[in-house]
Formats: sequence, C-alpha cells, structure tokens
Amino acid sequence: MNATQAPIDRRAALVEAAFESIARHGFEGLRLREVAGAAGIDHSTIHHHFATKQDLIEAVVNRATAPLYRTIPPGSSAGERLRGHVRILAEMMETEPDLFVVLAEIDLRARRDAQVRAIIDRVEQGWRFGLGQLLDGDTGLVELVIAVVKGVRLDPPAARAVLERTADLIVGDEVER
Amino acid sequence: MNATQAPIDRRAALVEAAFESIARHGFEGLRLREVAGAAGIDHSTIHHHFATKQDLIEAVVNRATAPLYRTIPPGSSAGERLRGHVRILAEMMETEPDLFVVLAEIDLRARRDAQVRAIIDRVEQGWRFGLGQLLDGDTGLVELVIAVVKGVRLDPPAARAVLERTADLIVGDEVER
Amino acid sequence: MNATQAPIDRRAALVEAAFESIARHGFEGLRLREVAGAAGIDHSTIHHHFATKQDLIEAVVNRATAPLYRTIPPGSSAGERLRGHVRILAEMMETEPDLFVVLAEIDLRARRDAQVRAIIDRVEQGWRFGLGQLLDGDTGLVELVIAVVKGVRLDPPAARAVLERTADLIVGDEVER
Amino acid sequence: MNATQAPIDRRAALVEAAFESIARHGFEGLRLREVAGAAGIDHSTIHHHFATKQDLIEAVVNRATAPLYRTIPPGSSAGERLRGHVRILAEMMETEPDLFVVLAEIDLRARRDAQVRAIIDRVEQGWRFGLGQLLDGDTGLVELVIAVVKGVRLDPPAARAVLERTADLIVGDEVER
DNA sequence: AATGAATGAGTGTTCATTCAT
DNA sequence: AATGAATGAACACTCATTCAT
Repeated sequence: MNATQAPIDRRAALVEAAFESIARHGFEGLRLREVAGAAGIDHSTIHHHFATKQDLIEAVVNRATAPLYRTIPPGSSAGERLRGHVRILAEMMETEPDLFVVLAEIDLRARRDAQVRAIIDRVEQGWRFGLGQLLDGDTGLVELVIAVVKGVRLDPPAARAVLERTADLIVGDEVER
Repeated sequence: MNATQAPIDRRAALVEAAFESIARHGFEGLRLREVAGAAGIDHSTIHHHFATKQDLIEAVVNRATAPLYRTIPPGSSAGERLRGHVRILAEMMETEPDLFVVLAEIDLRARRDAQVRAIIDRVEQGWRFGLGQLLDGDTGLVELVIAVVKGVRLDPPAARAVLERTADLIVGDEVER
Repeated sequence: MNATQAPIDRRAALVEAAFESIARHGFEGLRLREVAGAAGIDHSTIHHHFATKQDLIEAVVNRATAPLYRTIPPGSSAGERLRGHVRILAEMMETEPDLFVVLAEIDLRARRDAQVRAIIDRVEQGWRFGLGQLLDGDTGLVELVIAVVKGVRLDPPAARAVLERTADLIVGDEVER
Repeated sequence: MNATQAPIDRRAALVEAAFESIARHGFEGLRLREVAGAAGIDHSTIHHHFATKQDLIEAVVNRATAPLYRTIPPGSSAGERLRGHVRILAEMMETEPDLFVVLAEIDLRARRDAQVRAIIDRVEQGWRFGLGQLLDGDTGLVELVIAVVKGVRLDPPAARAVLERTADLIVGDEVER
C-alpha cells in the first residue's frame, strides 16, 4: 500500500539522515550512500530527490537554521526578553546538541561555499535585527551576544551558565534572581 | 645555494602548506597532492616526512596551537592582564585570521578524532588555568571569556570591539579608557 | 543484443579473467585494473561486483577447486576407480594446464591467507575421504597419491605417465594394460 | 671495531633475510625495505649489494638450491642409495621446512621468470641425472620420485612416511625393515 | 659502503554522478 | 520513483629505484 512513499516524506527523511551524518562525521564525512542507506533507499535514487550533493547540503542548511527563528520570545521588558532568548538557546543546546554541531559545521563551510553563505547570512541578518531590538541598538553588545552563543555551542554542559552569566553582565542583576 | 633544503625546512614547509590548505578548504578539502605541490615536492615524497595524512594533521594541530601559549602577558593587576590577553588575541585575529579559521576547524575535528582532541585538550587546560588566575578562579567567567574568543574568531573585523567590550563588562571601566 | 550483459555473466567474466591472470602472472602479478580490462569494464566497476580484491580471490579459489569434485569415477573395483581418477586428472592437466598452475598458486597462498586456506582445506578433506575409499583406508597411500598429483601438476607433459605408473605400483599390473 | 662489515657478510645477510621473507610472505610479499631492515641496513644501501630486486632474487634462488646438491649419498646398492636420498630429503623437510616453501615459490616463479628458470633447470637436470643412476635409467620412475618430493614438500609432517613408502614401492621391501 | 631525500608509476579503493531499465 | 550497473576522476599510500652527500 505504501510501497511508494510520498515524495515529501522521502525528502525530509533524506535531509534528516544527512543532518545526522554531518553531526557525526562533519561535511568531511558526508557520504550520499550512507545517507541513502539511512533513509532506506538505494544510493542512486537519492538523485531523484536532490540533483546534486550540493542541493542536499543546502536543504540541510535550511533545516538546521529553521529552529533559530522564534527564539526571541515576547515579554514586558527588553532585558526580560534577552534573558528568555538566551534561556531558549541554552535549552536547545542541551536537548539538541547535534543542531549546534551542524550549525558550527555550516559556519565553517559558508566560508568556502557561496550558496551556503547566502542562506546563513540571511539568518544572521534576522538574528542581528532581533537582538538589536533587545539591546537598544547597541551593535557592540549584539556582536558580543552572538559571539558567546557561537562560542559555547560545542560545549552544551557549559552553555546555560555562560549564557545566563552574559545576560547578567549586560542586563544587570536588577530584576531577576 | 638552496637547491637542497634542510630536512627540517621541508617538514616545516609541508606543515605550513597543510595549514594554509586547511585554512582555505577545511579538513574536508585537505589533499596531500596539493600540499606536496605547494611545498614544491612530489606527492609521494610527503610520506617520507609524514608516514600518514593523520601524522601531518597532528603536526598542523601542534603548529596551530603553539602561538596560543604566551598570550597572557605579565602585568600589575589581574584586570590589566586580562585586557592584555584579550588585546593580543584581537591583534592576532587581525594579522593572522587563518590561524583562527584553522583552530575552529580543529575544534570540530577534535569531536571525531581522538588524537587531535588529546592535543587541544591539553592546550585548553593550560588556557583555563591561566584565565583562572586572571579571573580570581571564577570558572564561570573563564568559560565566558573562552566562549567569546571562540565565538568571534571567524569574524576578525568584529573581534577587537567584542573582546574589549567583554573585558569592560568583566573588569569594569575603572582604570583604563 | 548483448550491449548490456546479465550481472551473473559479468561476475563470471571477472572471475575468469582473474583466474587467467593468476595463471599467467601468479597472485604476485594479479592487478584489478588488468582483470577489469580483460572483462571489458572500467577498473572501478569491479568493486560493484566484488567489494575487495580478497573477495575476488576467494571467488577464483572456489572456481578453481570446483572441477576437482567428480574426478573419482564409479567402477566395479577400487583399483579400477583409482586408475580412472588418475586418468581423469592426467587428462585435465593436459587440457587445462592453467587450472593446475592456479591450484599450485592457491596452495602457496593458503599458507598466509586463512580464508583461502579454509576453502582448500574443505576440498582436500573431501579428496582424502574419496581416496581413502579407493585405497582401503590406507592413509599412507592416500598421501602418496596426493603428493604425486601435486608434484606433477606443473609438468603436464610428464603427468600422464607418472600418474599411471603410480597407479601401477599401487594396484599392480594385474588386470589392465 | 666492526662498524663496517665485510661486504660478503652483508650480502649473505641480505640473501638470508630475503629468503626468510619469501618463506613467510612469498615473492608476492617480498619487500626490499623489509629485507634491508632485517639485515640492519638502510633500504637504499641494498642497491650497493644488489643492483636490482631481480639480482637479489637470483641470489636467493642459488642459495635455496645449493643444499640440494649432495643429497644423494654413496652406498653399496642403488636401492640403498635411493632410500638414503629420500631419507635425507625427509629430514631436511622436517628441520628446514622454509627451504622447501621457498623452493615451491621458486618453481612457480620460474614459469614467468626466465632467469630463475635457467637456474632451477640446471639444478633439476643434475637431480634427474643422479636419480637416473639410482633407478637404472628408468625415467618414468625418476619423474615419479621428483613428483613425490615436490608434492609433499609443503607438508612436512607427512613427508617422511610418504617418501619412504615411495621407496618401498620402488625398491621393494627386500632388504630393510 | 652508506644514508636520507626524492621520484613516479602504480595500487586498491572511494564516491558522486549517469544511464538503461 | 526506483534500481543496479557502470563510470572516471580522485584518493592515500606503496615501492623499487635514483641521486647527492
């Protein structure tokens, strides 16, 4: 009955398998055969869903950056919202560490892959804009927060403390805690 | 005069060529043939100096982490020394951006390469110890500084401002500026 | 018509080409590129049929030992059957000398290749059992016959005479000739 | 004192190392670097003693065939001398099994190496002449004895029994035992 | 004699991609 | 969509040989 899967499911399964492969082996170790195998299809069938390896990679980049939208929560004050943003990211680093490994891989690949760079540039542009609203347009602080997030993302155990300490330093210990 | 290079020079030239190749193409694109070509020798001769590709990679890791020692300067106060440390790193990011690209590549590779991980673990241990002395043993701040450094290292134009802002937040604007 | 060969044919063609290459150049000179070329395919396609060179070698060993089964004919007396066995082998040595060259190569390789050894050990076990029935369980004579067969197999012109002389010595000149 | 060895010793050591390497890995696995290492010299120095690998191989062939001379002992009768010959060979197979492994390797290599073939052809010619004297010029029996010797040489445990049984069949059980 | 550096042809193997079915 | 066969460029690594010292 389901001998033939809906194309969208297959595509998503392939992207997910590629995502996990990158998390484990890096772009360095991404193999279409392995991805196809993990998705349960022949290695040549993969080209019916993604013409080239690059197409699959770009789909993975889109999938990996998608969860980053909606990480800036609503709230009464800017400080409160910054703390919320930072807390959401910390929780994601704990529950989905692979996501941030892949994001780190993507940042490196973006340096030599214009198409990947275009995607993440757009994502980061949105992030910078959102952070700007929380930090009163202080671009120095925006860059600092981004740096901290990128700097702890490969170290989930340390993430929460570092991120909250950063928020403390910026917002001050006024309200919370 | 230099028709025949000293063996040490050849080894160093190969490590340097590999370093630059990683900076440009990542470990993903590291090719022994290209490295050998850049060093001006036949691609097979490389194995006379490094038995395997892995051996060359480890030599590159050692070469890339070496400049990180002696980045904590002496000084009268801890705050002054932190500012000095951060300033040295910022300057290195501007003058040698490739170094930090390679270090970022190494951090990712360390996740799946135990031998590389062993080398950088030792380096980071020393870094943490040194920072601990500058930050009164506040390990939370130590991790925060490390995060900032790692987070800006792929963005040289932003590095100096972010790093000094971090020092300001930690040390306060007391003395300097 | 035969633009596209059936897969079984390709595999068999590769085994045959490898067999002939070993007959000509020994395992020492067995080259996958040459085998692929002789079978009319690209040298990388060979790995589509045999994952490794070793897999191909084992297929050759199986192909080379297969004709050895059914070399002990039925007959009224044990002596008659021994003469028949010996005659069949002598004829094979004359018509297919390459087979025995390859078998000699295999015997040598079995000394350092456990997987090849496992295959020929099984074959020889069957041979010893069959000879035992023809020689009244006299294991000394069994080993002697085996030694003679192995000893003449690289010298087809001498094979028939030596083998029949051996049978004469064992069976006696009673009935035949 | 003996920092520099006499050239003859070095040559002999190299031949011996090559001999043992062939016994263990076959001609297939003969590596000049390994031979040189086993003889305690640099791998390039080997070419000062043997211009090419082929030269070394021919030296090994000469060394491996040398012990075969003087295996036909004097004695009162032809039958007694045949038994002596066979006994000497059986003892050699037990005490120096490597020698016969190498001889088997050489027989196979001779098929595709004219220079090796020339050496062993000369050796076999002498063997056939000697055996002819013991067997009253019966060339059929000469070939049979040669076949048995060649056929058991890779199976030292079986050698003695097979060889003596052969002598029994030929000479008869008259005198001995 | 001896060494270390260098060479270059070659070795099995990998892998994204193509194509006929 | 899906498959298996096929391709060819590329890969790290090997190895006998050469050469300058």
